[in-house]
Amino acid sequence: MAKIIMHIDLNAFFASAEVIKDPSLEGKPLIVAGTSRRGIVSTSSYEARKFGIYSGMPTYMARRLCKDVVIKSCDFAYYHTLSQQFFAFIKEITPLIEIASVDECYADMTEVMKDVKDPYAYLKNLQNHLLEQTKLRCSIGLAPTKFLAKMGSDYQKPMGITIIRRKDVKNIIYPLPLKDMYGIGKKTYPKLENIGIKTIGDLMNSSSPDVKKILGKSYDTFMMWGRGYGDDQIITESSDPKSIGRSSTFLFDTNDYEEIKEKLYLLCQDVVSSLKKEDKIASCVNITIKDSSFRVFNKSKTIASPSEDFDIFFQTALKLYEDNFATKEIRLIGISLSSLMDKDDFHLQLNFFNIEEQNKKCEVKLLINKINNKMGKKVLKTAKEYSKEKSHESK
DNA sequence: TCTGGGGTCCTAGGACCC
DNA sequence: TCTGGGGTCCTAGGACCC
Repeated sequence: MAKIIMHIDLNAFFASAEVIKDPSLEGKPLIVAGTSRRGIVSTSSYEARKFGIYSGMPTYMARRLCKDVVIKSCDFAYYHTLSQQFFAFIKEITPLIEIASVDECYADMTEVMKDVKDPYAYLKNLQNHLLEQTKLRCSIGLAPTKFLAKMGSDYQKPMGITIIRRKDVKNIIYPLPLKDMYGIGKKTYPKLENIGIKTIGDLMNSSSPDVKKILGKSYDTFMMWGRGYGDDQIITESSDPKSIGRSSTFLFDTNDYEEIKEKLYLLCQDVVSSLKKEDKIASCVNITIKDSSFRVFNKSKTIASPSEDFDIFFQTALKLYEDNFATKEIRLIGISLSSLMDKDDFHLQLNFFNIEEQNKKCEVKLLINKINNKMGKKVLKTAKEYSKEKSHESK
């Protein structure tokens, strides 16, 4: 039986959060953005969007589009607190929620919606309650899969509610421009557009082998999504991080060794502090370099054994930089640690390994004794036979 | 005044082992 | 002589999302 999946997305979250903090900002064109010469817009309020200001736009350009725009810098700790309130609110409806990012989550509403006569009214009520309790606006999608629910919450903003049943897919989803499809990004959609695929419906109805070539293995997933099937599993527990990294853009491109080394040092300190907070150790060090023409390079090195040692990470990263990019004019440098494992697990394994080692040493001694004993009887056993015998004894 | 920073997942080639 | 094939790890790069 089809599940009922809800996706909720907070509208212009960072900007709304700033309005909650300072209500005098209500109704003003407002952006949360970096203020340095290379800053970009993180979120724009709906008033700012009327001036053509969108996420990802350089801050100076936003200023140019609207000279009165209010600029707030990012206060992530505060947004995190608000975000927790939002998730707590949803958890009161159902514990089956999957946090997708700071401002969105999925929930399995199959049980909750079972006896609901008017789903739209139910969701409208939910939306209004969230607004009353947290002052946060949201958009909601309700559908049989996560993909469709996500597309639904994107369909109408702000304060939209979109219910998509399988039979509605062709009416609601197919006419949408291809670039609105979740999973199709700015690299893939021009390629598809080039061969005449302009809407999601075009993609679904195309039998061109070029489409398969462009999408690769994801092709099957996209086709399933477009037919109204696919992932409907809500993962309630948050998964362990797979990598921990920091990166930073220089105010001006540089090839100054000391300046780059200093930056790398600070980033590495930050990364190690996060690593320790997570009680992890890492065995792979990766550096990212972005050059003046925006090309991105990654270099990585697996270290001899998992570690949490700042010096090892820093020296490894510095050597990666020196060996590959010395004298190159760069825009950004980043360091990240991957192949992470729990510190406790590692020590457990290490102890186990030591015990194994000690056992082996003991066994060798025993073996020698036994051989010596049996020499008199002129019986020499191979170590292999001995261990076989030993495993029989232990059974 | 062109374009941040945190991630995840996938692909593909080469090395190395059995 | 001439040279298999599967599995796993490492490394590099690309695409996407928020």
